[in-house]
Amino acid sequence: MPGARPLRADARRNRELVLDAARSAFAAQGLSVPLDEIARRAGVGPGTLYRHFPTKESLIEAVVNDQLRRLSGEGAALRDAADPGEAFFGFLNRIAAEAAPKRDLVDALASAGVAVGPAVTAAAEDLRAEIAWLLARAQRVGAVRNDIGAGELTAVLSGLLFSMRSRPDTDQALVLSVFTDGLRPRTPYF
Amino acid sequence: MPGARPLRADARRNRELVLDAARSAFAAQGLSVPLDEIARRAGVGPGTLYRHFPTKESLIEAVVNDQLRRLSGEGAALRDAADPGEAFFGFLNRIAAEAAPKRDLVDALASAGVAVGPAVTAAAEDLRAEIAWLLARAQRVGAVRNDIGAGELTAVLSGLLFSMRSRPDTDQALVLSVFTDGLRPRTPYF
DNA sequence: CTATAATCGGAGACAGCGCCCCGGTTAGAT
DNA sequence: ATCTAACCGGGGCGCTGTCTCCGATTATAG
Repeated sequence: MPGARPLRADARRNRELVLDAARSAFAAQGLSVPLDEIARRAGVGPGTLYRHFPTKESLIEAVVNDQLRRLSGEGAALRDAADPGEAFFGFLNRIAAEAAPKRDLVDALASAGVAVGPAVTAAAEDLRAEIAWLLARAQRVGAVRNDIGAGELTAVLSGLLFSMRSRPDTDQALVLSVFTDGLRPRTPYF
Repeated sequence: MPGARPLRADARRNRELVLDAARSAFAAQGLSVPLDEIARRAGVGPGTLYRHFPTKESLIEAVVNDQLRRLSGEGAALRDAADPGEAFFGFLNRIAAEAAPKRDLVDALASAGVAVGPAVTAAAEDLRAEIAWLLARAQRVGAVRNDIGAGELTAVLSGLLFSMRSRPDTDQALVLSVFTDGLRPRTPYF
């Protein structure tokens, strides 16, 4: 219902302040950050925060869901890409780059730490399905080892995201390449 | 002081009951399990638990530290193994197998979730150093790609351990092989 | 068997966090 | 300018989890 009632100017402003504060706090410290801290960062009272987002879950949803959906959209757009292998590995790169500085995305996708609501779970599931689709297509042309299934890829992906949480003095591109190389077709080693 | 005073028979028995309960609870649910739950499982009161382990950290230490130390010892024993590559990958396998059913080990090694004391951190650091040693030796003989350093390996290892937390219907050996393959020397792909 | 000292375990203090309510204030329409 | 309805925010409740105290109980020595 878009025309329910236009939000009052200050209410809209405060809502954005809260969302901005939540985005940066969640990204920096993960989903377990207290709501009071977000309210403090936003410069509003806890009561105001609660009015806009009745439960913590709804705030998480507002912050994380569109990030997940945007990624899912990018994945869907790659379904017909010319090179299936490039599409798959490029998408993996994209997700890693997006999630590396955002602990909340890692929490949501890897189901780590904080319990998350059904809406976020569903969005994460959509993203996983998108990856699985690209995986199957890349396997069909021999760009990815074909002995792994969607479940194994999910496990590897959660590990990949988690490893991005490490200290910033590690070369993240190098770490990522370990994962991508491991997913390539197995060649015999002598 | 070993001869301070022999623990009374029932006290020693209860201490073991608590340790057993903590081991299985930590393994099943991770380090964040409440102490009351451990006391309940052990069939003792919370007061009794506290007498033996004044702080949660001390209980975690008692449970996790010797597991870490045992692994470090196994790593040290492999320093002079005939095949450096086999030693490195075998040790990685060993750690993964040990940590797969034990969420507490993952928590401790990957610094995930619960904050852990300095003693456990130090033990984890020792284990990481052992792995780094084996890594360097394996790299010297060309069994492992030599563009990654100890920091990158730590990141990959934390990802590996975390990925072992996934649903049991995934083939963990397959997931592990993705990591090991990714660590092997890079071969050109066409 | 008795005495003594240690252990047991339930009840509760204390802190952190999510969630909620109400008096004062301000935006927006008439 | 005035009025009304919505918003602001500080204080508070309840829950959960760690840690503590103390009366009842039980193991060991003489």
